[in-house]
Amino acid sequence: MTFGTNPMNPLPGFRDFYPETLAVRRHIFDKWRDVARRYGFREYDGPPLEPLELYTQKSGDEIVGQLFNFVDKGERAVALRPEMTPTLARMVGPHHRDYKKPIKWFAIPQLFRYEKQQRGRLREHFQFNADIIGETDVSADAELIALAIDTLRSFGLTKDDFVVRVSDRLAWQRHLAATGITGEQQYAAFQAIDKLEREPEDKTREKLAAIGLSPSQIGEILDIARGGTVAVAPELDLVCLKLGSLFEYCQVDFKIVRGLAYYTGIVWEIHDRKGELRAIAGGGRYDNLLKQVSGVDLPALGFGMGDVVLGELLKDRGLLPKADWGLDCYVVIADEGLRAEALKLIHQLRDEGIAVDYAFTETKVGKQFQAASACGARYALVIGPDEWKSGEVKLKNLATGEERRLPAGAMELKGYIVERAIL
RNA sequence: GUGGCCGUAGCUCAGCCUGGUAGAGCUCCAGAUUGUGGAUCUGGCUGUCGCGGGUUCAAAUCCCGUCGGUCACCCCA
Repeated sequence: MTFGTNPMNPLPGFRDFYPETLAVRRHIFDKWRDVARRYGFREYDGPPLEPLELYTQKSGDEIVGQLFNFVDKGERAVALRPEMTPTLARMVGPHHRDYKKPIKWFAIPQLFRYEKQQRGRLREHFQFNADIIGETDVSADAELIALAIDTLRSFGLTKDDFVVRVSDRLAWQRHLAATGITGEQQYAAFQAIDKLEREPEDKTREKLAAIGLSPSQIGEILDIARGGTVAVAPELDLVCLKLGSLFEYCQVDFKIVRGLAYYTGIVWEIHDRKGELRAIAGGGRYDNLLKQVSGVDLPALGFGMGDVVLGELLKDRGLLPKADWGLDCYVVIADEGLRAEALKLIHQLRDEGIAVDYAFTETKVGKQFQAASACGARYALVIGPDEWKSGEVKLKNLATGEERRLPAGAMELKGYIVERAIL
């Protein structure tokens, strides 16, 4: 209640979901869940609020600046979760014996960061997370990439819309280690490589020089990043091989190293082909994280795909479905004297699982039809004296305009409305 | 956190430069149309002109601050 925050607006970076936008969100979630199910992943979830230390112990204190954190009434330092992986690592550790390996789990958490918002980046978003735990073989890396590709394909996106850029930190590590760069310096080198696309080359050279690399070593690194290959990258080669025909969605790109410190092997990002948006998805292998978080030494890998950038891409490509009530039938009460009977039939139809709506008060027939089409009902069911006398009603297909008199029984009408047998 | 641009009806915006206490289109509501819809026509409702302060006889308009939005930087999901 301090500075002019208008309670009539959502907080900065937070979204209200009106029916139209919630429909978009549900469409995205439905696809995510469906593809994950087809790949044999099980859904899990954890608390949106976590101890602050869950994030600081791994990433250092500088991450606090990005966290939505505060002190609760019990004097606990807490943070809204900025990512799901630490929670997953904590959950799996103590209970991993309850599950056969590999563990394949997914979640759709709402994640939070305290940052100034801009396009594709809010203070809150939903992210599809899929992880595989307990598998060292690169087949798992390939499977995860395949899952991400199929997820995007299920929305109607094609290889003209997006590209998976695959890289390997292990290969980079070997290369850097050969030139004497390890530990902290290695991570600094990754940070410099990660920014290659957004910074002038001179600045990258400067950063690498500061780590202690010679001009020729820097030249080597830049060559690799620009499209060359690291001599020793068998894991990456194998992943590409195992992707089979799906490799046409991919390209090897050593500029990708991912910002997070905990990645250890294959890493990848998915970008839109036009390069207009932020990364659509990103992931990789983090074989040491579980041990660090939970003490249990299990290899793991995973990826995240946010709803914001994906939603923008789908909107740009015209791939979002029209918002729909899902209403089957709008009952038009043509004579107010029949309201009681109409109501009875309406409830019988609803008992049969049919989605039915109607006007609460006496309304002109024209208005009722208007309401019927406005809410996207597939059928209008007219209840009027003419038909009712002979125990009938009139069913109209609002798309085609066809009409038919039918017996006024819920079961008979169900046959026409649900199975769309006719009309 | 830093910088550029922006903030007028539910929505998109005009008006601001050259101060004289608000407009259009769409949406919404009603009627034309007392048993048939998505069209058309007519009428109607809605604004503390983001908020606070200053200059002025007078501020949507000029000045300052602030909040919010947006883009870029930083950083990354």
